[in-house]
Amino acid sequence: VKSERALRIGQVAERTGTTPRTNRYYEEIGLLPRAPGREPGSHRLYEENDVERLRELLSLKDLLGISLDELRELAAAESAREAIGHIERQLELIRRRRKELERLEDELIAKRRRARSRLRSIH
Amino acid sequence: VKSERALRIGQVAERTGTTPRTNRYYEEIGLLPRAPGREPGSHRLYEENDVERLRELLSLKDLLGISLDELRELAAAESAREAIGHIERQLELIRRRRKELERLEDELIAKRRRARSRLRSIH
DNA sequence: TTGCTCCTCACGTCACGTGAGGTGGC
DNA sequence: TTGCTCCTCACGTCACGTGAGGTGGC
Repeated sequence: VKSERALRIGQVAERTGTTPRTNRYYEEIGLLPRAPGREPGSHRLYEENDVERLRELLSLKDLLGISLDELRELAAAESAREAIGHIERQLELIRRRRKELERLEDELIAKRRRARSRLRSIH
Repeated sequence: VKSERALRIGQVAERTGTTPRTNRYYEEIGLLPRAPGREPGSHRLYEENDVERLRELLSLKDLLGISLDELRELAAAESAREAIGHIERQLELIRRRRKELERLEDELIAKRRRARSRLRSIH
């Protein structure tokens, strides 16, 4: 018994900024679940649920820069109820990353200031 | 006439968190310059200058998530005196990225709060 | 029936990793 | 001379991209 709001792979890709191929690849390596009753050759069907889950996975991947293997382990562990500890670890990674970005932003601002004063000193 | 403080490729890798292979690959694709007078088969020599430059490239690559091709264009354009405009664009990318991280951090904090209150409601 | 998206191979690509076999400097 | 790091091929790998050829649903 499928939900009414079934999405096709291209719609999922559009909603998550990926491609159908990426979705299939994630299924191949076991990062996304394969629907149990699906006939070989028939269309994959998804729900809003799956879109949400994929979005979370993608943002962890992109923002933390971890491999799909590490991502799979992390997702598996999370569902295994070690949630809080893992959230703490994720938070720490994110905060470290954010500090790097802030440092980079400061450097760029200083660079821009120098570039501008160089320009002014020319006229 | 080389500078006194010459570094070998392994030392550069250590200082930048890469590997010798990565350095050679960046030279292959033209992201790092190849020393002009170097005999084929002889050791590559670097200076602190090169370490600094590589660090900047790596932090742009990792934090912004751009390809080595885009990175090369960006670096080339920068040296071509369009500096300020490009710095603005980099700043914008960084700020967008930082906002994503902040949103993710907020989500995780909310998630942790929910997980904790679930735990408390159990006893 | 016509487009459109979907399907499954299967080979290509990007950014390196990893030996194989050999040479150079403290 | 002995280790260590370096060198150049060249093939392997990860995370997909890109056709080739064919089938399914509004």
